[in-house]
Amino acid sequence: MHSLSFTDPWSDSSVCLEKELVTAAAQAEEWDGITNNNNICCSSVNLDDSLTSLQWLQEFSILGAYVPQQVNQQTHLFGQQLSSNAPASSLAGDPASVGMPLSPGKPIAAAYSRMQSLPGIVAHGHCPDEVDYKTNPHIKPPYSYATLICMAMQASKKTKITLSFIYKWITDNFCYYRHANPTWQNSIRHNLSLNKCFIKVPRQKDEPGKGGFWKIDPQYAERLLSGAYKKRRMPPVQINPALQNRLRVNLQPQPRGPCSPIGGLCVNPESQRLLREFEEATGADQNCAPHMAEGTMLGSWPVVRGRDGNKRKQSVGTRNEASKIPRHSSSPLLPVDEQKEIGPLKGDFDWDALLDSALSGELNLWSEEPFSPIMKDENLTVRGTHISPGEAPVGTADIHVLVETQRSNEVSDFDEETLLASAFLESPWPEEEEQGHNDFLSSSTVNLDQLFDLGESLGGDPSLRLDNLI
DNA sequence: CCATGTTTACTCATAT
DNA sequence: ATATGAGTAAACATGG
Repeated sequence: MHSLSFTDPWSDSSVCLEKELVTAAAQAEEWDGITNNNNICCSSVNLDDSLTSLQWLQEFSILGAYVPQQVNQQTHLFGQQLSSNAPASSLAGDPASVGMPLSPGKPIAAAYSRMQSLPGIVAHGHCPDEVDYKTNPHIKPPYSYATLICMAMQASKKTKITLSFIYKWITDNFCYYRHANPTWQNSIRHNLSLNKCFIKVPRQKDEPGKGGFWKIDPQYAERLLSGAYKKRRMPPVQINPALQNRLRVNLQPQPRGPCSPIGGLCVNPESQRLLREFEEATGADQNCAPHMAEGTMLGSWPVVRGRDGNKRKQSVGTRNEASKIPRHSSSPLLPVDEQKEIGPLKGDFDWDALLDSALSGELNLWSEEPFSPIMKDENLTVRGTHISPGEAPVGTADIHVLVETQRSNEVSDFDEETLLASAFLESPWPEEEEQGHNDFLSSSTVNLDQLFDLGESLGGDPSLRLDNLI
């Protein structure tokens, strides 16, 4: 069986969770209480940009997600079981409770090390690193909420999911949110309501449960690939304030008790552990070649800008709400019956199957159906990646990558999300498939072989080689 | 009561 | 400088 390693954010917390998500998806089918609902509201006509941000999808990056680690080592892609180290339970490896250093061989995400400064902890240098967002509670995943929502939708393999599923998926797959102030859920709801690309699908009368379902407006999904959306800014890396404080507190000189010096400080073992944990998370303890920081897309992230540092108000989260944060796989976010049905999100992304499909040519970026004129008739250039669907044989994806000869800002901004969008869209949504590919998301699949070619094209750039990160 | 959903207001970062 | 996007906070309504 094959496996693949990626530098993409998806890779750690999500990509490596493929199986988990697939499982969850299958379970979500029943869990959502969805039978074969008519997807109402699926033909939003208004394509007004305002309040519609699918830039995240455009910026999804398969560059990070799919580019093979090395051209000459493509076969290695299939020889490494990167997800083998992934915790069986997303919470099992929760370093917020138990120190959990990153495993060198496990799937990891590109750490967009725009780290907030932690005086006394991380003096300087936020080298691009690798962060396992699934287990790293310190660093906020560099995804917009819209992205997270879509990830959840993708993971569910369904076109519509419930809010509680979104909550659960995020908390299960992004450790940060398990410990973060739960107000992020408010932001999720806010995003769902405000963002036009998300469509609310009311429950059927005979459908039990609370709240409706949410889906992506396929028109926006199309549009995002047309490059119509502007680049969104990426949030600065945010460290879980609670854990950050924990670090600070623990790094106070210990008047007595066992201690050992770290950087002139006398800290207790717990502090040392936390420090190591933090450094592992941030890469502060790793040698980071300057070229990595400058030349790679990982290093293109803006440097620390402690946005949280000048917060205007005291977070509501200082209240007892933090205690509501689910810390068990049995999520309180879900009604008991729903939890029972969905079960824990376990395992990893089934890249094996995905790659098998790719190798067998099952996966196509573009449907054979003339669903998307954009994809059929236009050359798509997504921030340096030029895709010419017209050149693609029918039923196959033919992705032509204009090899980057210079790393302009645009290129450096060519973050993972851009191409991951394709990856995201790649996975068919069974429900829609059965319905005749009437949904863009379901009709968009990608031939991974071609993606490997893409990686080959980029093979000349060491910074883009995943093997550097393995 | 609580989860869900809507809306408004605001700040900040980035693009133009 | 301005527009836009993203995130945050909060108030409020609704329904199970």
